[in-house]
Amino acid sequence: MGRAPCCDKANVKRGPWSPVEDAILRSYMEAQGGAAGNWIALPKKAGLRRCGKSCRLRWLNYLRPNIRHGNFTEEEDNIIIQLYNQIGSRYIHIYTYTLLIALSQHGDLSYGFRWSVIASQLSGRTDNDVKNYWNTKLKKRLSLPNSNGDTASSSTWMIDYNCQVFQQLPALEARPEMEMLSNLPMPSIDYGPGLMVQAGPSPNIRSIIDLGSASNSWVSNESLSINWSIHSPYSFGVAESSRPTSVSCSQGAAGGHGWTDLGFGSSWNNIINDLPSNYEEVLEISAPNALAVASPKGV
DNA sequence: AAGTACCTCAACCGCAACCCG
DNA sequence: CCGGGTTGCGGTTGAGGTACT
Repeated sequence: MGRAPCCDKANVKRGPWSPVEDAILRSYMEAQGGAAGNWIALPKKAGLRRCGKSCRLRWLNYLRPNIRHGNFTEEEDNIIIQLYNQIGSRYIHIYTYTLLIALSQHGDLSYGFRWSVIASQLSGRTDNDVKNYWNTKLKKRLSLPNSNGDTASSSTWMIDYNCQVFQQLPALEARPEMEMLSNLPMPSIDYGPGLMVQAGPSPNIRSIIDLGSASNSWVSNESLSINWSIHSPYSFGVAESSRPTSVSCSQGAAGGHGWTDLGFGSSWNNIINDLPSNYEEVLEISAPNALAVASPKGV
Protein backbone atom coordinates (compact mmCIF):
# COMPACT_ATOMS: atom_id res chain seq x y z
CA MET A 1 0.00 0.00 0.00
CA GLY A 2 1.43 3.32 -1.05
CA ARG A 3 1.21 6.72 0.54
CA ALA A 4 -2.25 8.15 0.83
CA PRO A 5 -2.61 11.22 -1.39
CA CYS A 6 -3.05 14.48 0.47
CA CYS A 7 -6.01 15.41 -1.70
CA ASP A 8 -8.09 14.27 -4.65
CA LYS A 9 -5.85 15.58 -7.41
CA ALA A 10 -8.50 14.99 -10.06
CA ASN A 11 -10.93 17.37 -8.40
CA VAL A 12 -8.72 20.21 -7.25
CA LYS A 13 -7.67 23.27 -9.19
CA ARG A 14 -3.99 23.70 -9.84
CA GLY A 15 -1.77 26.43 -11.16
CA PRO A 16 -1.79 30.14 -10.41
CA TRP A 17 -4.25 31.48 -7.87
CA SER A 18 -6.95 33.87 -9.03
CA PRO A 19 -7.75 37.09 -7.14
CA VAL A 20 -11.09 35.56 -6.12
CA GLU A 21 -9.39 32.52 -4.61
CA ASP A 22 -6.92 34.76 -2.82
CA ALA A 23 -9.77 36.78 -1.37
CA ILE A 24 -11.56 33.64 -0.15
CA LEU A 25 -8.46 32.25 1.49
CA ARG A 26 -7.48 35.59 3.02
CA SER A 27 -10.96 36.11 4.35
CA TYR A 28 -11.06 32.63 5.86
CA MET A 29 -7.63 32.94 7.45
CA GLU A 30 -8.41 36.35 8.91
CA ALA A 31 -11.63 34.99 10.36
CA GLN A 32 -9.59 32.24 11.98
CA GLY A 33 -7.13 34.73 13.41
CA GLY A 34 -4.41 33.62 11.04
CA ALA A 35 -4.39 30.03 12.24
CA ALA A 36 -5.45 27.49 9.69
CA GLY A 37 -5.88 24.58 12.04
CA ASN A 38 -6.03 21.57 9.77
CA TRP A 39 -4.74 22.55 6.34
CA ILE A 40 -6.09 19.40 4.72
CA ALA A 41 -9.58 20.23 5.89
CA LEU A 42 -9.29 23.94 5.12
CA PRO A 43 -10.26 23.97 1.43
CA LYS A 44 -13.63 22.38 2.15
CA LYS A 45 -14.34 24.69 5.06
CA ALA A 46 -13.27 27.79 3.15
CA GLY A 47 -15.02 26.79 -0.06
CA LEU A 48 -11.93 26.38 -2.21
CA ARG A 49 -11.28 23.73 -4.84
CA ARG A 50 -7.62 23.57 -3.90
CA CYS A 51 -5.31 21.10 -2.24
CA GLY A 52 -4.67 21.89 1.41
CA LYS A 53 -0.96 22.04 0.77
CA SER A 54 -1.52 24.54 -1.99
CA CYS A 55 -3.58 26.69 0.39
CA ARG A 56 -0.87 26.53 3.01
CA LEU A 57 1.79 27.54 0.52
CA ARG A 58 -0.27 30.38 -0.89
CA TRP A 59 -0.94 31.76 2.57
CA LEU A 60 2.58 31.43 3.93
CA ASN A 61 4.40 32.64 0.84
CA TYR A 62 2.07 35.26 -0.50
CA LEU A 63 -1.08 36.22 1.39
CA ARG A 64 0.20 36.26 4.95
CA PRO A 65 0.43 39.80 6.35
CA ASN A 66 3.75 41.68 6.25
CA ILE A 67 5.21 39.59 3.46
CA ARG A 68 7.76 41.44 1.36
CA HIS A 69 8.68 40.44 -2.17
CA GLY A 70 11.62 41.43 -4.32
CA ASN A 71 14.01 44.35 -3.84
CA PHE A 72 16.39 42.70 -1.46
CA THR A 73 18.56 45.28 0.22
CA GLU A 74 22.33 45.16 0.39
CA GLU A 75 22.05 44.44 4.09
CA GLU A 76 19.79 41.49 3.37
CA ASP A 77 22.23 40.28 0.72
CA ASN A 78 25.01 40.30 3.28
CA ILE A 79 22.93 38.44 5.84
CA ILE A 80 22.00 35.77 3.32
CA ILE A 81 25.59 35.37 2.17
CA GLN A 82 26.90 35.22 5.69
CA LEU A 83 24.30 32.72 6.86
CA TYR A 84 24.74 30.64 3.75
CA ASN A 85 28.42 30.35 4.47
CA GLN A 86 27.89 29.66 8.14
CA ILE A 87 25.15 27.13 7.78
CA GLY A 88 26.59 25.54 4.71
CA SER A 89 24.92 23.66 1.99
CA ARG A 90 24.41 19.97 2.05
CA TYR A 91 26.66 19.73 -0.90
CA ILE A 92 29.21 22.13 -2.27
CA HIS A 93 29.79 21.72 -5.95
CA ILE A 94 33.28 22.41 -7.07
CA TYR A 95 34.48 22.90 -10.56
CA THR A 96 34.96 20.37 -13.22
CA TYR A 97 34.76 17.17 -11.28
CA THR A 98 31.30 17.67 -9.91
CA LEU A 99 32.82 16.65 -6.70
CA LEU A 100 30.35 17.07 -3.92
CA ILE A 101 31.40 17.57 -0.39
CA ALA A 102 29.06 16.86 2.42
CA LEU A 103 29.68 18.99 5.42
CA SER A 104 29.63 16.71 8.36
CA GLN A 105 30.12 19.41 10.96
CA HIS A 106 26.62 20.68 10.44
CA GLY A 107 24.96 17.62 11.81
CA ASP A 108 22.57 15.30 10.13
CA LEU A 109 23.51 15.05 6.50
CA SER A 110 20.08 13.78 5.59
CA TYR A 111 18.83 17.35 5.84
CA GLY A 112 19.02 19.71 2.96
CA PHE A 113 19.94 23.31 3.21
CA ARG A 114 17.97 25.31 5.80
CA TRP A 115 16.50 28.20 3.85
CA SER A 116 13.95 28.66 6.58
CA VAL A 117 16.73 29.45 9.04
CA ILE A 118 17.96 32.25 6.81
CA ALA A 119 14.47 33.51 6.07
CA SER A 120 13.75 33.70 9.80
CA GLN A 121 16.52 36.31 10.10
CA LEU A 122 14.97 38.50 7.42
CA SER A 123 11.81 40.32 8.33
CA GLY A 124 8.94 39.57 5.98
CA ARG A 125 10.92 37.19 3.78
CA THR A 126 9.87 33.63 3.08
CA ASP A 127 12.14 30.68 2.66
CA ASN A 128 10.88 30.29 -0.88
CA ASP A 129 11.80 33.89 -1.69
CA VAL A 130 15.25 33.57 -0.18
CA LYS A 131 15.82 30.31 -2.00
CA ASN A 132 14.76 31.79 -5.32
CA TYR A 133 16.82 34.92 -4.73
CA TRP A 134 19.89 32.90 -3.93
CA ASN A 135 19.52 30.57 -6.86
CA THR A 136 18.77 33.25 -9.44
CA LYS A 137 20.77 36.24 -8.24
CA LEU A 138 23.25 35.88 -5.44
CA LYS A 139 24.78 32.63 -6.55
CA LYS A 140 25.55 34.11 -9.94
CA ARG A 141 26.92 37.30 -8.48
CA LEU A 142 29.25 35.35 -6.27
CA SER A 143 30.05 32.98 -9.07
CA LEU A 144 30.49 30.12 -6.70
CA PRO A 145 31.70 26.89 -8.16
CA ASN A 146 28.98 24.75 -9.54
CA SER A 147 28.34 21.31 -10.84
CA ASN A 148 28.48 22.47 -14.43
CA GLY A 149 32.12 23.17 -14.03
CA ASP A 150 33.93 26.31 -14.95
CA THR A 151 36.76 25.27 -17.12
CA ALA A 152 37.45 28.81 -18.20
CA SER A 153 38.01 29.85 -14.65
CA SER A 154 41.49 30.13 -13.34
CA SER A 155 40.89 31.33 -9.86
CA THR A 156 42.35 29.98 -6.70
CA TRP A 157 40.01 29.46 -3.84
CA MET A 158 40.75 29.03 -0.23
CA ILE A 159 38.07 27.40 1.80
CA ASP A 160 38.19 27.05 5.53
CA TYR A 161 36.46 24.65 7.85
CA ASN A 162 33.26 26.67 7.66
CA CYS A 163 33.45 26.42 3.90
CA GLN A 164 33.81 30.14 3.50
CA VAL A 165 35.49 31.17 0.33
CA PHE A 166 38.11 33.72 1.13
CA GLN A 167 40.47 34.70 -1.56
CA GLN A 168 41.57 34.46 -5.09
CA LEU A 169 44.59 35.14 -7.16
CA PRO A 170 45.17 38.85 -7.72
CA ALA A 171 45.57 38.31 -11.43
CA LEU A 172 41.84 37.87 -11.48
CA GLU A 173 40.88 40.83 -9.37
CA ALA A 174 39.35 42.55 -12.33
CA ARG A 175 36.62 39.97 -12.48
CA PRO A 176 33.46 41.37 -10.87
CA GLU A 177 32.52 38.14 -9.16
CA MET A 178 35.92 38.09 -7.55
CA GLU A 179 35.32 41.49 -6.08
CA MET A 180 32.23 40.11 -4.49
CA LEU A 181 34.25 37.43 -2.79
CA SER A 182 36.26 40.04 -1.01
CA ASN A 183 33.07 41.29 0.58
CA LEU A 184 32.46 38.05 2.34
CA PRO A 185 32.92 38.13 6.06
CA MET A 186 36.47 37.21 6.92
CA PRO A 187 36.81 37.02 10.69
CA SER A 188 40.15 36.17 12.17
CA ILE A 189 41.98 36.35 8.94
CA ASP A 190 45.60 37.38 8.83
CA TYR A 191 46.97 38.37 5.48
CA GLY A 192 49.96 36.27 4.74
CA PRO A 193 53.00 36.98 2.67
CA GLY A 194 52.81 37.73 -0.97
CA LEU A 195 49.52 37.39 -2.70
CA MET A 196 47.84 34.73 -0.67
CA VAL A 197 45.59 35.01 2.30
CA GLN A 198 46.24 33.06 5.42
CA ALA A 199 43.53 31.67 7.59
CA GLY A 200 43.78 31.86 11.32
CA PRO A 201 44.47 28.72 13.26
CA SER A 202 41.90 26.14 12.35
CA PRO A 203 41.48 23.19 14.63
CA ASN A 204 40.24 21.05 11.87
CA ILE A 205 39.96 21.94 8.25
CA ARG A 206 37.25 19.93 6.68
CA SER A 207 37.56 20.49 3.07
CA ILE A 208 38.28 20.37 0.02
CA ILE A 209 39.54 18.86 -3.05
CA ASP A 210 42.64 18.73 -5.08
CA LEU A 211 41.39 20.38 -8.22
CA GLY A 212 44.63 21.14 -9.84
CA SER A 213 47.60 19.73 -11.52
CA ALA A 214 50.30 18.01 -9.55
CA SER A 215 52.44 21.10 -9.36
CA ASN A 216 50.16 23.68 -7.87
CA SER A 217 47.18 22.11 -6.30
CA TRP A 218 47.68 22.49 -2.59
CA VAL A 219 49.98 24.90 -0.95
CA SER A 220 50.93 25.86 2.53
CA ASN A 221 53.32 28.38 4.00
CA GLU A 222 54.36 26.20 6.86
CA SER A 223 55.62 22.76 7.61
CA LEU A 224 52.77 20.45 8.10
CA SER A 225 51.29 17.19 7.20
CA ILE A 226 47.78 16.58 6.10
CA ASN A 227 45.90 13.42 6.75
CA TRP A 228 42.56 12.54 5.36
CA SER A 229 40.18 9.73 5.19
CA ILE A 230 37.61 8.74 2.67
CA HIS A 231 34.58 6.75 3.56
CA SER A 232 33.26 5.77 0.25
CA PRO A 233 31.27 3.10 -1.47
CA TYR A 234 33.25 3.75 -4.62
CA SER A 235 36.51 2.16 -5.51
CA PHE A 236 37.72 4.85 -7.94
CA GLY A 237 39.65 2.14 -9.63
CA VAL A 238 42.14 2.32 -6.81
CA ALA A 239 42.26 -0.25 -4.08
CA GLU A 240 41.49 1.24 -0.71
CA SER A 241 44.84 0.13 0.61
CA SER A 242 46.56 1.95 -2.23
CA ARG A 243 44.84 5.27 -1.87
CA PRO A 244 46.94 8.13 -0.57
CA THR A 245 45.95 9.12 2.91
CA SER A 246 48.44 11.81 3.73
CA VAL A 247 50.92 14.28 2.38
CA SER A 248 53.50 16.38 4.09
CA CYS A 249 55.70 19.30 3.22
CA SER A 250 58.25 21.62 4.64
CA GLN A 251 58.13 25.37 4.35
CA GLY A 252 59.26 26.41 0.96
CA ALA A 253 59.10 29.10 -1.63
CA ALA A 254 57.06 27.65 -4.42
CA GLY A 255 55.85 30.23 -6.85
CA GLY A 256 57.81 32.91 -5.07
CA HIS A 257 55.18 33.29 -2.37
CA GLY A 258 56.76 31.26 0.34
CA TRP A 259 54.19 28.62 -0.19
CA THR A 260 54.89 24.99 -0.67
CA ASP A 261 53.02 22.68 -2.88
CA LEU A 262 51.75 19.81 -0.86
CA GLY A 263 51.89 17.68 -3.90
CA PHE A 264 48.74 15.70 -3.82
CA GLY A 265 49.70 15.05 -7.33
CA SER A 266 49.00 12.26 -9.67
CA SER A 267 47.93 9.58 -7.26
CA TRP A 268 45.16 11.77 -6.01
CA ASN A 269 44.19 12.85 -9.49
CA ASN A 270 43.88 9.25 -10.51
CA ILE A 271 41.26 8.86 -7.85
CA ILE A 272 39.15 11.87 -8.64
CA ASN A 273 39.29 11.23 -12.35
CA ASP A 274 37.34 8.08 -11.70
CA LEU A 275 34.71 9.70 -9.57
CA PRO A 276 31.15 9.11 -10.61
CA SER A 277 29.30 12.26 -11.51
CA ASN A 278 26.97 11.92 -8.58
CA TYR A 279 29.72 11.41 -6.10
CA GLU A 280 28.56 12.40 -2.66
CA GLU A 281 31.03 11.77 0.04
CA VAL A 282 32.58 13.14 3.11
CA LEU A 283 36.19 13.99 2.72
CA GLU A 284 37.76 15.04 5.96
CA ILE A 285 41.13 16.63 6.10
CA SER A 286 42.69 17.62 9.33
CA ALA A 287 45.52 20.08 9.26
CA PRO A 288 46.18 22.02 12.45
CA ASN A 289 46.93 25.66 11.85
CA ALA A 290 46.86 25.03 8.14
CA LEU A 291 45.76 26.72 5.05
CA ALA A 292 44.28 24.98 2.11
CA VAL A 293 44.20 26.37 -1.35
CA ALA A 294 42.47 24.62 -4.16
CA SER A 295 43.08 25.51 -7.74
CA PRO A 296 41.14 24.34 -10.70
CA LYS A 297 42.94 22.42 -13.34
CA GLY A 298 45.01 24.42 -15.72
CA VAL A 299 46.09 27.18 -13.39
C1' DA B 1 8.10 42.46 -36.01
C1' DA B 2 9.14 37.73 -35.20
C1' DG B 3 11.63 34.16 -33.30
C1' DT B 4 14.55 32.48 -29.80
C1' DA B 5 17.06 32.25 -25.57
C1' DC B 6 17.24 33.30 -21.06
C1' DC B 7 15.38 34.61 -16.55
C1' DT B 8 12.20 34.79 -12.72
C1' DC B 9 9.45 33.04 -9.26
C1' DA B 10 4.95 30.97 -7.93
C1' DA B 11 3.58 26.59 -7.46
C1' DC B 12 4.12 21.72 -7.21
C1' DC B 13 6.35 17.34 -5.69
C1' DG B 14 8.01 14.14 -2.62
C1' DC B 15 10.08 13.01 1.51
C1' DA B 16 10.87 13.10 6.39
C1' DA B 17 9.53 14.82 10.78
C1' DC B 18 5.98 15.51 13.74
C1' DC B 19 1.58 14.66 16.01
C1' DC B 20 -1.79 12.07 18.11
C1' DG B 21 -5.05 8.41 19.01
C1' DC C 1 5.26 1.60 20.86
C1' DC C 2 2.87 1.74 16.46
C1' DG C 3 0.86 3.56 12.50
C1' DG C 4 -1.77 6.73 9.87
C1' DG C 5 -2.62 11.52 9.06
C1' DT C 6 -0.66 16.09 8.82
C1' DT C 7 2.87 19.52 8.51
C1' DG C 8 7.13 21.56 7.03
C1' DC C 9 10.52 22.19 3.85
C1' DG C 10 14.13 21.70 0.10
C1' DG C 11 14.39 20.68 -4.66
C1' DT C 12 12.44 21.25 -8.99
C1' DT C 13 9.39 22.71 -12.66
C1' DG C 14 7.37 25.43 -16.13
C1' DA C 15 4.47 29.46 -17.50
C1' DG C 16 5.00 34.04 -18.27
C1' DG C 17 7.99 37.87 -18.85
C1' DT C 18 12.11 40.05 -20.73
C1' DA C 19 16.21 40.53 -23.46
C1' DC C 20 18.53 39.59 -27.42
C1' DT C 21 19.19 38.61 -32.38
